[in-house]
Amino acid sequence: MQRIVWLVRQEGLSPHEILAVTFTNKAAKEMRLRLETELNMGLRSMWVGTFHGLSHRLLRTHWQEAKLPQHFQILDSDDQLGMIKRLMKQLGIDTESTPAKQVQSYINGHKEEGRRAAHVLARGQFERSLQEIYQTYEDLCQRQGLVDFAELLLRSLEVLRDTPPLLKHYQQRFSNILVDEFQDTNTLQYAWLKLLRGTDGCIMAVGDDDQSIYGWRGAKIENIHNFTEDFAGAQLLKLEQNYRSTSTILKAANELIKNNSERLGKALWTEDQVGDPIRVYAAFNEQDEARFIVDIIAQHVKEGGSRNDCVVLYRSNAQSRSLEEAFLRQGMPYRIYGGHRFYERMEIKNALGYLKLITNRQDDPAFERVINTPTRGIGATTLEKIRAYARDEGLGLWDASVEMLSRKLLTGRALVTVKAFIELIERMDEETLPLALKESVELTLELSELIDFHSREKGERGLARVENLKELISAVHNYEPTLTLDDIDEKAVNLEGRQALAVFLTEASLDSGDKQAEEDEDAVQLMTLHTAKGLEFPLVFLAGVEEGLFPHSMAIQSSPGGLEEERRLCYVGITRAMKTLYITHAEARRIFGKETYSQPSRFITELPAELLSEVRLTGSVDRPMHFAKDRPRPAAARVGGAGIGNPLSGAKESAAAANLRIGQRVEHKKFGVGVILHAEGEGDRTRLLINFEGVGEKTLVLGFAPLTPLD
DNA sequence: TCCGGAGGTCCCAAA
DNA sequence: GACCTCCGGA
Repeated sequence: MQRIVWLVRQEGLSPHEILAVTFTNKAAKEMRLRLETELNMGLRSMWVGTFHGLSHRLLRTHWQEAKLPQHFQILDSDDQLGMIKRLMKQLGIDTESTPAKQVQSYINGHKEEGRRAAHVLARGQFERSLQEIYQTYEDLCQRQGLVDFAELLLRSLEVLRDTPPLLKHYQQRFSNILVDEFQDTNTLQYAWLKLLRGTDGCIMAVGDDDQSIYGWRGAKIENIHNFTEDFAGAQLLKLEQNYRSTSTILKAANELIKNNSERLGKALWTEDQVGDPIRVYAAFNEQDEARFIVDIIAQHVKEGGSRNDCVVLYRSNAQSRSLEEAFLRQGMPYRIYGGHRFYERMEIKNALGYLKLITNRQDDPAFERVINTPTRGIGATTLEKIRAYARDEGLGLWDASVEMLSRKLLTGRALVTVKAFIELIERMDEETLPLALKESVELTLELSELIDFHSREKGERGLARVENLKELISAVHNYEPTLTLDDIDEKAVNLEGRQALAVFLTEASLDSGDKQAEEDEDAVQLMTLHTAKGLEFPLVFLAGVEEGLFPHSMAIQSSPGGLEEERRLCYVGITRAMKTLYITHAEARRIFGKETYSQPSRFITELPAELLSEVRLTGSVDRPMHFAKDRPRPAAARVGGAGIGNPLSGAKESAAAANLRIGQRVEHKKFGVGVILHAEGEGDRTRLLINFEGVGEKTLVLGFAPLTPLD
């Protein structure tokens, strides 16, 4: 960032000569904005973006050299999976023994290593069948003008490699290349950088091996180690001073990451103050956790802080629900990132499906999606007939339908309905052709009758879908393509008519859709740890820091380096905090609809105890209920006046607690028979320490534990 | 062909 | 708990 400003100001470089690449849209957007402010100039045509975004730009400009149709579209992971499923069915491969998901990651894995189906060395029957699917998938995508995420990178690498004049042009143009989050580059991205940089370009990469958290999508830490060798003249700088966080936070992060064996090795330091200890809160369950967090933030705001200062980080998107509910209930504004992206929502994809089919009739996934949405009487049987014909004749679904109609291969109702569908799309195409982008989208939406269709859906859901469709319209109104006329490339991209539509659709697929909330509202941010990389906040909450969830059991099982990557993820989370860090974990949590109990994460144990301060609830001393025999406890630390004690529901409380006392024998559905040793808290939220026979001591929450008194 | 209920599966992270 | 898929009835 500073480097770019310096290059332009001091070295007199034109922004056109600089290529800056990052990993997330958010980071790219931010960089562009900050540069525009700092340099006080418009940088629309500067190449700042994600690897995927820049690759797309390259392919859109040089579609002919890349052997793509002009209006090629992007296949997102859902569409890709659907495509693989359909193709496997056609090949007669059963998806029970070979899950489509596995095939998907097989294909993406190879692409990320730069291998086409033809390059894969398949050993044995099983791998050969995978390779066959990969090959068929490649052919299908090519024929339909579809490009998946990995393909964007692979294809743009190939087009540069195989078109020397093009390569030379870009190598000369981009005399300076800057890469952020370099530790997350995969083989393909690394090769891409190497190719573009050529022999004498300048390249600067910023990265931190301790923050490598994308191993699962092919990122190679080795790229850092190879960097100085592969890029002659490059040097490695270690940045250890951190100007952001308190020394407590840095110390905790350092101690945590020391548990990893594979590191380049470094220790962060700061001149900042010691700051607050890290607060750890043991919640009863996820609702309690969420409410605790909201309460603390409310307190922070009451003391004059802003909500923008606060972020809640979690390991998996599923955790956002209970948090969201708590924020909603308290009426506290929040903004949530990631998860189900706007453009991945069903109703939006339906609408985009029509638009895709308008620009490209060969797009089978789009065809499949919209042919009977809204329902127009074209059922599974008819569709299967079309698929079979398409397969036999080697055609796309659209062409197959048209041919079947003219050859009178469809009869009765199918004939009428399919004909009507074909005519509908043709009509949309004709009528939108002379229109501007937003009018095209509006008209298509109207002709599709999607709004009507979704509003007939019952319940809240239909309403929400209609809202989203309306939001799509306003999104188009506010839309500005990142891809614009590029005065330096000989081939200027002409953003008119269909091309504008094609660009809108691809950029929608690449967009993370993180602009859902009003931008200027003071709101708490909610996001996954992965999304948070590169950001910083005064007040940070790490939620759900439990064994099994974080580190995630899947991550530990799936790969040998899994645990270390999880630890790096935790390191990333901790270092997001500038001043105050809260770590919360819940004793019980609903996962897949069933109550699950878990221990605090090992990552908490790995932090030096002297940096932590446990947050406990008060109240048990003041109002002992049926637990009067309780031995005196040391006074619990009180969190800065946060209003944790919500009123309890009286009725349920007395019913549940009435028959229980210390020393009481109880029976639990899962743990069997045990004796109550200790109790703490009030009402339903009373925490019971129970020693179960053969199981050991467990802390359970009265309101949630299915306990039956035995005597 | 469409709809609803039953039953199984699943999300660990992102472009 | 939400979603998909399969199945039987209208």
